[in-house]
Amino acid sequence: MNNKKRILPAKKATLKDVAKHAGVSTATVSYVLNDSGSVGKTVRDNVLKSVRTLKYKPNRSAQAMRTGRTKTIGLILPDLRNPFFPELAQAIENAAREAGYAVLLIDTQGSNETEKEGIQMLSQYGVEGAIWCPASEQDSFKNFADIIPCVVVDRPMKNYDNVHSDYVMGGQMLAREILKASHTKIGLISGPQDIASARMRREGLLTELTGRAEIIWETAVPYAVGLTPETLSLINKNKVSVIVAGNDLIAIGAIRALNDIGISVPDQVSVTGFDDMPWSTLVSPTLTTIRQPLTGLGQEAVKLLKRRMNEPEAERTVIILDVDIRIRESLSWIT
Amino acid sequence: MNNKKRILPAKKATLKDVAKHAGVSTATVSYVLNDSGSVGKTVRDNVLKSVRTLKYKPNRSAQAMRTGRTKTIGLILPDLRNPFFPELAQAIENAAREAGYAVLLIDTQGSNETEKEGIQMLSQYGVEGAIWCPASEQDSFKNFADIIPCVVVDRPMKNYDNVHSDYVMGGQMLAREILKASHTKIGLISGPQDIASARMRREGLLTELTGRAEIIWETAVPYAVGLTPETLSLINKNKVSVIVAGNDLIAIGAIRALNDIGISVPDQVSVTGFDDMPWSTLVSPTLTTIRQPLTGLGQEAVKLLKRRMNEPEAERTVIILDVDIRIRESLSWIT
DNA sequence: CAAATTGACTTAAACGTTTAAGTAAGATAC
DNA sequence: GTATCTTACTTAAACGTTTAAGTCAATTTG
Repeated sequence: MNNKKRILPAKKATLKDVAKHAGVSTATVSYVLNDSGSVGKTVRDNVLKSVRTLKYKPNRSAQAMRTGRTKTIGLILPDLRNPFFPELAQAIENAAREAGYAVLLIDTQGSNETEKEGIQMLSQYGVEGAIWCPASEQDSFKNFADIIPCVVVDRPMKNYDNVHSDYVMGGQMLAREILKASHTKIGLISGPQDIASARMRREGLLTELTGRAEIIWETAVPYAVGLTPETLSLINKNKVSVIVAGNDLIAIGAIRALNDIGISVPDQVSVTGFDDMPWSTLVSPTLTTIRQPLTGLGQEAVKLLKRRMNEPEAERTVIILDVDIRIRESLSWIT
Repeated sequence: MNNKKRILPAKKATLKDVAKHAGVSTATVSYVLNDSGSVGKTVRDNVLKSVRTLKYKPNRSAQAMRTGRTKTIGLILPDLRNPFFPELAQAIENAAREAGYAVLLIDTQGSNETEKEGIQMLSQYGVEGAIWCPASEQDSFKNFADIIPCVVVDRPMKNYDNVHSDYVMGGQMLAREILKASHTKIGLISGPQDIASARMRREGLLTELTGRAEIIWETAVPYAVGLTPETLSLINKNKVSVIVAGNDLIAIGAIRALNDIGISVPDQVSVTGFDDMPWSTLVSPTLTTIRQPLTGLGQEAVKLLKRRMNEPEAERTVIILDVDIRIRESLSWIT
């Protein structure tokens, strides 16, 4: 059927071709293209015309070779399937492209081993910098930033430039909203306490809550829907009017557990989440939760990386962005 | 506080350095590294030792310049936030890396304009091939594949190598399951009928259903939770025992609409989705839906692209992968 | 035993840019 | 009117690889 002969990619025009076509030297063409050197108006126009008619596009590999600059950055993520990352990656790619950089993507699937390989790979491809969300909190690479300018996103990490959300603030905002809704008896299901961001969420909540409401019980679980048996039994005791969950997945788990024992959310017990995952408006009840400025994080990461690439010797910088609260059905007022 | 002086990235060892260190010519080193030419065992070992001690890694830009091969492919997606893409992107990146290729990511945010720019950009960076999920069905680029070897994923598209799911089969599987559950009165909310995959879903459903069950009403809506007024009024008529939705978002919309008028899902009316988005087990009721082999699609796309890059003149190939049905709560049996 | 082949290496050109250095002509200075 | 400075170019080297072609000794061949 479809045997229309494919046209082989015509080999691309080179600087030399343009020079010949315009009757000048390659240097002149280069000067025109880079606005350097000095070229007369007529010659410049001729060159530009030749560039257009030959559809000349500079060969990045050659430029990279000569200048040492690849106009490329790396992006290392643990797992794109985690709904946190797609929006971040999108923002980073867009901001980078805007700034004239292409993005080499590496998804490590959470493996520290792959992370190291990935970093090596990026270095070999000559990326000028990298944005990295480490798979775990300890620096699997001794100091990546010694090899390539690098900013770490989402996780606070020593010795690196950092961009992340204000998790403490998120905890505080939840606390305030909970108090405003007149809740006084609280159950707390934190995320893993060996993760800094989970600790900070908890810390923010507690500092704002102490003296004004009572933590009836507390537990910590992995970021997942399935809760631990202890947690379930705590939920079953049901002495609280609101359950604060470490993130949206945990919140869903809590809602399910409550429903399973015939307790309605939010009529009898409220639940709050954290992260505002894309589906948190799709579940029932919709989740009251904290929204991280994912796009902002990405943009700031790129900005910071550009700075770092320009001044490799600069002081370490940490950028912390404000979060938002999204008030939805799962948190109700006590009347 | 942290004013530990950053160590500037030591400039990398070059082939010449290795050659000098090993006391041979650069050609010999290159031959050793590429297993070409002929080199004696002792010399080879010496060279390898020098490579190790100098931590030499070949400079990809230079290799690219000399050989014309960048060992890089492009990945052009319309929108990473669409939950369909992260898993696909992950699979593609992993498979590509496995095959020795780095992946340049471009997220066009659905803009045809950006898509064109992106393709130009990839061509400039010298990618050896690209995997493309077009933002719209008409080829915004006349024929991308004339510029770069290219395979189109997810959407059937003429003149390109294709990899996508068997949407017809998905429709059929749903139909069979619905019949098995003894439903005979069906409401159909298709996705946009100008999209081939939506048409195919519908087609598969109908071919399998005709004569065995009745389509009481039918409508088509965009892939979103918010349904059109006509659709809502059709739902309100409630003459059906099951509503087949064009994808999971539409299914959620239908469930909400039903709940709003006091109809319980799946007790009174069943609902099916399509796509098995990551949250389809998180909603209540959990969705009966069709799972696309996202990882498989990515892997096949990379495989196919490798083939295409090796034989640019080969016939167009279309690969269609089987889908799975995920039977969950939202579809109930009529007893 | 001379001729031809093989094996192990080196030399040097090439890939497509950028850019320092050179050149020649015209303008400006004194 | 010569000397100096600009302007507008060109020449050629360099970036780090790969690879065709060359060299030379050791081995095989008839």
